[in-house]
Amino acid sequence: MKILVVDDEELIRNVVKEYLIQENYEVVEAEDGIEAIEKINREDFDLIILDIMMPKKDGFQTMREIKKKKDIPVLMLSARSEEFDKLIGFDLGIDDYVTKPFSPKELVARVKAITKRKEKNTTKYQFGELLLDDTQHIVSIYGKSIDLTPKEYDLLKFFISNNHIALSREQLLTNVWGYDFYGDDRTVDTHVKTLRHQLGEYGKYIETIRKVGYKFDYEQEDK
Amino acid sequence: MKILVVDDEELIRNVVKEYLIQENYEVVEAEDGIEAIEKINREDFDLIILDIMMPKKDGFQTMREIKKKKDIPVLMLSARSEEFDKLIGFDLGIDDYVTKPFSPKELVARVKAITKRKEKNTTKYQFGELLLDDTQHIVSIYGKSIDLTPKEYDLLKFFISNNHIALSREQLLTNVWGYDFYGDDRTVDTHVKTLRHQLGEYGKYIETIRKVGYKFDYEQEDK
DNA sequence: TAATCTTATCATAAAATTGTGAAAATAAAA
DNA sequence: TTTTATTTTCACAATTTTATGATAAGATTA
Repeated sequence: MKILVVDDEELIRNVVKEYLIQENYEVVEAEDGIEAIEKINREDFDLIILDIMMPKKDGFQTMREIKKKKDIPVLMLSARSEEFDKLIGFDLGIDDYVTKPFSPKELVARVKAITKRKEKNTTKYQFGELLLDDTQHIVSIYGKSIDLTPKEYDLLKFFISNNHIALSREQLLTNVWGYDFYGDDRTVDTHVKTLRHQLGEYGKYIETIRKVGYKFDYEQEDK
Repeated sequence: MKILVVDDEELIRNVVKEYLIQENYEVVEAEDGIEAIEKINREDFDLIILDIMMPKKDGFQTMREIKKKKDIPVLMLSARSEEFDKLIGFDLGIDDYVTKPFSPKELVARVKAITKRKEKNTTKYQFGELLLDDTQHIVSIYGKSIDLTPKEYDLLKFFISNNHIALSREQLLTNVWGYDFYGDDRTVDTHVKTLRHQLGEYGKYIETIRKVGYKFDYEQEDK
């Protein structure tokens, strides 16, 4: 997990960095918005800690530019809590904020909370012995990888990421095929058929819901 | 969006409730961990705001029990920031926390941040132990799911969403079968029969109203 | 209580929906 | 371009669901 700390005060950067490193985060610093954006263009971060008051470019502007390019969580820092009144309704995707002076421990806890959320959003899904790793673009059952066609893969992924939710053929078509698909509804059926076949014993988890469509339904025992 | 506020101080509950209602959240209160768990077992919430210091069961214990059963986001409240030292490394899924005294605006902003991620259209109806989850397209009684035919499902859904309202056969036909249905009135009777049968002890809540039609009538104890 | 009206039930025919295999169309790779 | 792989469509089979009408049961009223 890599974090970018953007603040013009070196002292603050150092303290924050110190604590984050202790928690095994990788930390990169930037002393103003411009430098931050440069670094973001060059490498990917899992979280950005951003001071509001900065020379050259303030935190809001910086964030706006960042969010245009990449969807990275942002934790805002501010010296005065009144500044946060501005934040309310400011809907550009601040994930959290902390007022100075803050206890380093508090900051770390916040950081953990955010990055943990992101970890959950990993690109891996597991249902029993069925595994879909979207990063590797691989599906396996009992560790044995399954060859899916692109459409089958996309369909499975959509089913999986909507576990328990009944999906109409139309929903499936617009989300898996694209809104501009103008073919037959029944196309879905055929792909469901082949997908079920490919999934073997896991095929049964794609349930038919008459008059509605299909639903992937797998009960996670634990987590 | 429904939020459960758990705190032993009535004053705090009221303030929080006030602000959340202004933001169009539905708020349910509980004054200790035991009551909270009871309510969570009965109904689903999108977020739980949980005080740490409480009689009977403290926030930590409560949360542990909640997380065993349902995956609901938790926002923790605490009077002393030192208490949060405990939180560090406490890895049971706290999504955020706020220290008392907190500004209501701050709290609302946090709540928004959490619920925003979760916003989905979950359409659930609950009458005692009878549950209809339209997203999952599932009907269950005492947690045991009931297999309904499409027509039975639609009919039940219509009845349920018109609780307490007497419906003529014609109304039922036009709304469940479609305005262009031109068959026999008696069709409704047959489906009511099978539906009642499927609902077991809950069948009786579909009442016959002579000369008029039928009415689903279930009195909610709570709220 | 008897007559009359309304609703419940049942078996079965009719209709609708989904599953399937194969062929046709399309896209991707060699 | 040719070959191969993938996607879509189609027709029919299999299955499930729905409609219906006759009759029984129940309720209402004179």
